[in-house]
Amino acid sequence: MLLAKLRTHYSTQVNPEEIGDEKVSLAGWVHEVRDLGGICFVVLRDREGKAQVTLVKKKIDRELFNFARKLIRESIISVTGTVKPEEKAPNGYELIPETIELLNEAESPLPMDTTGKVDAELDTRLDSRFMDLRREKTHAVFRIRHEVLKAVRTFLSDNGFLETSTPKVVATATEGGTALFPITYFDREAFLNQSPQLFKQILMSGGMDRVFEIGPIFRAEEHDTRRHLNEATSIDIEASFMDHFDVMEILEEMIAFVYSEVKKNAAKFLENLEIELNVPKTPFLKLPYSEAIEIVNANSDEKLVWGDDLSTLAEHTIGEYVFQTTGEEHYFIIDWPSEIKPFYALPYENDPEISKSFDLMHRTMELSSGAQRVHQYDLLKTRIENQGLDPDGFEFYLKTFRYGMPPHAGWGMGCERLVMTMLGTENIRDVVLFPRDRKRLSP
RNA sequence: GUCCGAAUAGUGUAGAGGCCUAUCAUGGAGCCCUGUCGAGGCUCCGACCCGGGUUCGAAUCCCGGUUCGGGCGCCA
Repeated sequence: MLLAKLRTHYSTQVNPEEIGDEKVSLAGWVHEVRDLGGICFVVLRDREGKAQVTLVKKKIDRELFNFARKLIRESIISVTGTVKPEEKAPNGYELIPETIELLNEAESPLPMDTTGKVDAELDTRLDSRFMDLRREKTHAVFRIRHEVLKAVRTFLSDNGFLETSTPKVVATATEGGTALFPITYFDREAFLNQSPQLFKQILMSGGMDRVFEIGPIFRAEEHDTRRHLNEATSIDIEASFMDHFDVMEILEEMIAFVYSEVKKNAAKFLENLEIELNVPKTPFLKLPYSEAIEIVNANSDEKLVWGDDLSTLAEHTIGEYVFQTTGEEHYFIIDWPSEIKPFYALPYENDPEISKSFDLMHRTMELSSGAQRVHQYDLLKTRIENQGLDPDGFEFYLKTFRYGMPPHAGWGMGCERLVMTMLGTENIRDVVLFPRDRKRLSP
């Protein structure tokens, strides 16, 4: 790894036996200063961990000793010195400093505690997210998120998917259902995209065959829950010559792969969060919509009729039922009524009341939805009209269905929800660096 | 949007009309201390969201506002 002059090693890279008498430089934050009188410990924290800098009054320059014991917490320092094995110190060594350079002093008092001694509320933490990120538990969440995205990229790339980027500034709504953020695009009205749906389908006509995208989506819904964001990260795929069962298999195998990769590569961070991760077993249960509403009617006070969408309570009822009967947290609900799915979901030819669509559910919430898509121009145009949308606004999309559009299928999944359900996080904002919700626009 | 709840030092909290000159922890300032690792000991510092009202008396009760949290809705 490339490191610079101010820092020759991360705190976790120092092995006293290998280093010998060689000088090392560590750089980071003053995590704590423990002044015992004749001996003083400065705990330096960097991204990877902590290191103990030990100063014995009698053995060290008096000026350096007094300087060290007066360091203000969370200031930035670079320490150069020699390494001594010490079982009691973090990572099995302590650093005997020759120089301590104060690169930037922190103000005091701090806006919140970084050591884990005193809790802070989520709102306080988000107001000072930079400082919250210095806490071990918060850092762990984003290291795991990194592993999740890395595993997604690896899995999809290895299965022939090409990573793409599509516009976030668009002229038309994707599905009509959700509210959009309007913006000014020079002298025209435009919107922030709610989903890459139309563009990834266009890429199927373009012969890209299998694509994925990991990118932001924007929804202007004024929702106020622990599981919604107005700016979220969507993991989307689209694949030609596949049906909904094919892409469900990709999805379930990907989830299992992501879990096992996180378990393998982020063990330390799972431990920080006190999480024992269970890799879900594949294939996942595929529960037809019609059976799902029967489960709701039999196991709760809610009475649903065929054609109703599932309420939050209904999702919980089904999630608990599936978990109690199978022991698994992930399952699909398949064969949804065509009417409550978007225009691009393909109805069954022999039973057009239901569509080749699915939702991937976690015990606690919906994670993903997908379908085999309508690839026939006439049917697609009719379905757009039937949903009260104007086909003229979709011409850039519809056009691609007239000149050789293969049958295709795909899904989109909320990245935050994947991380959230994996970690059992109570609030989705916990797994976003700088969440955008109904109330928060800064930082 | 709607219903419920909350707001006390930098942070997290105790508090049920007079016990509040407001508790505890953490933190900050200072002193003591040579093996700490959530170090320990002593001293000090620092707060009742805003505006009205009830009352002899309000952190506490009432009304309005603001902000935050949660359920539902909308949505993924």
